[in-house]
Amino acid sequence: MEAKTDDTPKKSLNFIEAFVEQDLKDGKNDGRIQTRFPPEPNGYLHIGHAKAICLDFGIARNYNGICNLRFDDTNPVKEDVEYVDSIKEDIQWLGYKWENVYYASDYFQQLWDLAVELIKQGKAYIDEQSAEEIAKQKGTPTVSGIESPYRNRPISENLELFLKMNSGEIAEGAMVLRAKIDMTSSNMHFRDPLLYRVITSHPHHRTGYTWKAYPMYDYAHGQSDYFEGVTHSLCTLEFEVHRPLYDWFIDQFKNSDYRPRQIEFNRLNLTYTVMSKRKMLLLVQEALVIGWDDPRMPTICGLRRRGYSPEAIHNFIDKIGYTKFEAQNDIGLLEHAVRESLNKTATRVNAVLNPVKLIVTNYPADKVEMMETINNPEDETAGVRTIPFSRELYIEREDFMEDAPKKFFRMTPGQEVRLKSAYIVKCTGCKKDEAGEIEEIYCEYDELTKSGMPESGRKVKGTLHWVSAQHALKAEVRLYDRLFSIENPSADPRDFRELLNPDSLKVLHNCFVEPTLKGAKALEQFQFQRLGYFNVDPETTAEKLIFNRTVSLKDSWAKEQQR
RNA sequence: UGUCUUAUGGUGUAAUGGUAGCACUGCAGUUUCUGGAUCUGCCUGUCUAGGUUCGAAUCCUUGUAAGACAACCA
Repeated sequence: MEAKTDDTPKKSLNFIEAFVEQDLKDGKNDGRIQTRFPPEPNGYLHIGHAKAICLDFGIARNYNGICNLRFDDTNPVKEDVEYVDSIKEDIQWLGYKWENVYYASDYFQQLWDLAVELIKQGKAYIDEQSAEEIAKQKGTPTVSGIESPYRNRPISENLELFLKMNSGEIAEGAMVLRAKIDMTSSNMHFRDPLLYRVITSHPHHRTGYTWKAYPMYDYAHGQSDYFEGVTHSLCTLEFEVHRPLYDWFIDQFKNSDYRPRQIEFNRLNLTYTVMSKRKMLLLVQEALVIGWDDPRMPTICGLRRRGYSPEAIHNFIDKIGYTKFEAQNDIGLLEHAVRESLNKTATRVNAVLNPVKLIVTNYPADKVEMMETINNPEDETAGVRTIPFSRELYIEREDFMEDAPKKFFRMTPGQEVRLKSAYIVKCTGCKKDEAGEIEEIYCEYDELTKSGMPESGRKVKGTLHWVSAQHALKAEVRLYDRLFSIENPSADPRDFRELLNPDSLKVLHNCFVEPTLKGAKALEQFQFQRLGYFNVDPETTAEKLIFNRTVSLKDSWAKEQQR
């Protein structure tokens, strides 16, 4: 009988980890595990990439392997160094270190040599038809294609033309190199796929104008894996149909027992947002958002600016898992993950977003008391600080009601509430302007109920946050909501730009925060007591404090009100 | 009228032929100097029809539904 030495239940493996363990058990590739994260440097990384990053780097870490960063830079028309730098920054921010940085462009010569080999074996040919003609001959998924008239060109001619494709003698678009496989295959990718095309109009971000013939994805990606020694090439579901071709190329060139294995998993879809680079680019280009790092964007830099922690993103990705089912993940789960993370780490501070003056009428006008308050009740090591209390305060307008329903536990005439970390006060009335708008609220404090004193234990239903009017700092606060107003914008027949949530950003200019926030640093995270998690926007200056709302606190009163 | 893939509560995900569990959401309560957090309980599920088996979410067949594939993109 097998003795179980470990009584902690084994965490169930996802199907990819199960494959990896089986491959290890079977002794494949000498027990080596190597993955890669292969972004194209043509845009910023988003949370969907984070899912892939966590898998690629996570598998390598868990199984004693390595993970490289490889830029799949085979299309100079779209790619730029700007993106290379941001991609590196985002991966590091997520907490991962790559073993090496590689570029598909590092392999242009090797790829070229192998293509020449393929031509010599009669397995590739130069086609000089137009893109339209080639597309027409490809057939459709249900109708097989027909062969190109150039398909049986002599090898020597193919070789000669291939050289010309790269020398500048052949105009962009005039010729391509195609593999000679099977125009009748039920898999479209086998119908003589394109291997190389000519691009002369754009310099490559690393090789300039050195190359004019550029390899295409199916050929370059798989062979790059092979050159590097990748054992598990993890990608999203849409590449499933490409796998037979991936394997076909490996079969053409492999010369040992080693072979990389492509495994596909489900991409990340989030409700109320879009995850397509193309759509994100349009939002940026048409100034529908401020930029790639707009806090409403699902980009890594957007989430970072919004106040998300790397931990929150990891927690979220752990929760959604990896399967082969095309799922729609509730953005509420992401929001839960960030609350869970920030709850443990964010310092609690007082900020009043929609201020109204509260005057403690029996408190001396010239008196100021420094009140001690806890930085984070979830973290004993976070310590305490002091905040000033005085006769004139600001509280939230929503925390006062003249005629309040029974379940309203806040400021209303005749009712006692606690001012957090200060005194219990009783509301005595308010002053309104001609329009009926509340101008000032009045209350009286009970000296014996100062926080920490025995009388402060008295039961009151509500606790309010506040700031001292003369000490508070003015701040701008940006409130964000979901970028789109409908759950699945991608499934909607309308143009996605018509589906944007018009209220996704609300800027409040007249907010007050407690004085300890003076000098707060960019991206620093706080909990504005009773309101939500906020961080310091990088646009903050010495003169102007700007905060972003990461996510609100759960609000059961708001729910109650909706009934 | 093709190929490949998928289907477990509202959402996501486990159970690897042996008691359908977890998280989020929702609801009810507990507790609280945050209507937060905590803690407790509850609601809700194996796409259909057959078959194999002592036993099927799991294996097989069929049907249904959904997704991917027809870029000189990756």
